[in-house]
Amino acid sequence: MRERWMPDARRTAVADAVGRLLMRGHGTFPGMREIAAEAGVTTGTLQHHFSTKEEMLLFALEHHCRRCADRLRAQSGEDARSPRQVLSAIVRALLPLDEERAAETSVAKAFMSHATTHPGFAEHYRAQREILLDLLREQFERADVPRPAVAATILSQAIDGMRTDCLLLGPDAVQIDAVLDQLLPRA
Amino acid sequence: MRERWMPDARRTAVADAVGRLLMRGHGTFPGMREIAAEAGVTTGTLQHHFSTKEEMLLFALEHHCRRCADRLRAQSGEDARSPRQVLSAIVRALLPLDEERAAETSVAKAFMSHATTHPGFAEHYRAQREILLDLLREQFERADVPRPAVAATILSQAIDGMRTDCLLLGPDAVQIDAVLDQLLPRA
DNA sequence: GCCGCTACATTACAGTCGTAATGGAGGTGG
DNA sequence: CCACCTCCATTACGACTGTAATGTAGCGGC
Repeated sequence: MRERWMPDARRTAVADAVGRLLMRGHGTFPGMREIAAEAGVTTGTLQHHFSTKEEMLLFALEHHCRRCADRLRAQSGEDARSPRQVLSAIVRALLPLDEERAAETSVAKAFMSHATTHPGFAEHYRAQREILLDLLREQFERADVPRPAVAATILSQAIDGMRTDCLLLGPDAVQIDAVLDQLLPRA
Repeated sequence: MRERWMPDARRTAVADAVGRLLMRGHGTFPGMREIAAEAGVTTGTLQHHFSTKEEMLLFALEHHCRRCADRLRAQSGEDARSPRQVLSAIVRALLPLDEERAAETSVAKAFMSHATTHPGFAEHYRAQREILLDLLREQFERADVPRPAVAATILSQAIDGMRTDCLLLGPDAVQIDAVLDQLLPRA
């Protein structure tokens, strides 16, 4: 081999390239040649590592979802912090406030557009939403909020709206603390 | 003329066709030939009535936004009903629970994907969101909710999440009354 | 030496894309 | 009657799409 690559490192590098392109480009999926150029390879490399474009995009979705879920669980694991602090961290972890999170948000939104037809993508949405709901509900339970499941549902849906607001209107359009104040009794 | 058309009737018919295709098709924008076939015309007709595809899509967006805003204002104008009933009606008017609203939701989501690059689309999002926020805040004020602006923000963002939930997971995934119970003191 | 393998690069191809160009049908004003 | 317009259908074109096919450079085993 010309260079040392651990298994699937090329694939994740390509997935990162897809995320970058989706973030800073138009919301539609980029072409193979564009992805190859961003990843610093050729389309032949893409064809070697992915059987088809769909598989590549699905891998990119899983890649970014895994990164996102890992970050979420890391926030939730900090039991030393108050529920309010954990919830704030979770929300902040999901908002597109830096390049990495903007890429994840763009990826998620782009795939949600295609999920209505492709059932595999919709299942990913369901699974990811389930993870988030559990984490949120856990914190609302810790905070002794009356109906924790409902509060978690509202917050998860509000997060969805905040992500698009933040993406389209800028970071100043979202007021995380005000939202949490409403859903959580002031400590 | 072969047939009697009121001004812009062809354009709105095309816009409806775009909405139908976006609703039942993949989230991405359909091609000119597909749009023409759905509208029962040829691509020549499209080219005659719209200078470019972008203008056509923008017109379709405005068309569906106008329909949606009109329906919203109609719900809000019913002062005989309680704030809770009006809010419930507004939420229901925005969820993709029938074909027309599913088309509007699909159109909105598809354009939101493209709004990150095209500033004209982002401005439409801002304007539409402003309208909705005003209507929601008005009802929260009528209901004497402590921070009506914040409640309106949360609900508008939650509606965004409910729309995607409803679109991807089905109508049973959203609990409108539970959400309103949380944001509105039980009457 | 040689085979086979992985990991690419390059090229070719069939199809689709949006749009420009052309032409024709019918109605209207002079 | 003829020019002129709108409205629309058809065709053509260049750019771009995803992918199949082919070629090649390096390496491990025998």
